[in-house]
Amino acid sequence: MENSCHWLLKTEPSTYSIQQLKTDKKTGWNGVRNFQARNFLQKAKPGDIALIYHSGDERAVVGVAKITRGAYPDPDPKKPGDWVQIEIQFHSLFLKPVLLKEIKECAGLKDLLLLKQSRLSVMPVSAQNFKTLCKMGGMDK
DNA sequence: GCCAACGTTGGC
DNA sequence: GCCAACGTTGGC
Repeated sequence: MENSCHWLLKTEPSTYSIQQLKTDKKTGWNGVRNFQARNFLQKAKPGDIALIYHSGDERAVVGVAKITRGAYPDPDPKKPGDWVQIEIQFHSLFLKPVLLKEIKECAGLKDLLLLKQSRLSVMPVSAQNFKTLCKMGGMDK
């Protein structure tokens, strides 16, 4: 796993939740219409791991998914461009969601992009921060 | 190319 | 419901 990267994928649970992903087993992570987020999506590759974050009322990292397919086209007639999606597979639910509040209070997570660019929906997470978040979520095994 | 107006996201 | 932070659009 030395070469795998870590990501954080944001979703509004009323639109698509991790519970839905658990039911679906896997899904095409599509609908990203932001250049910066898309550029990160293009770098995701099979084997990479993604944290799933629920925005809105929940505001917490809720679980983990595995990327099973790298970027492929996500055409949008309303907004032409080279949009891409990836395929992810459900991996696990955190035993305890890690609230945004806790993330903000954790000194070790100060550099998490989530805190710096609140509107970014796809972002890289350092291996260190990934570890910290998993631990906070009760997944330290 | 600049910038004001407007739209969207997401946190509070 | 409001606001901050961006992103987008359109006039000039």
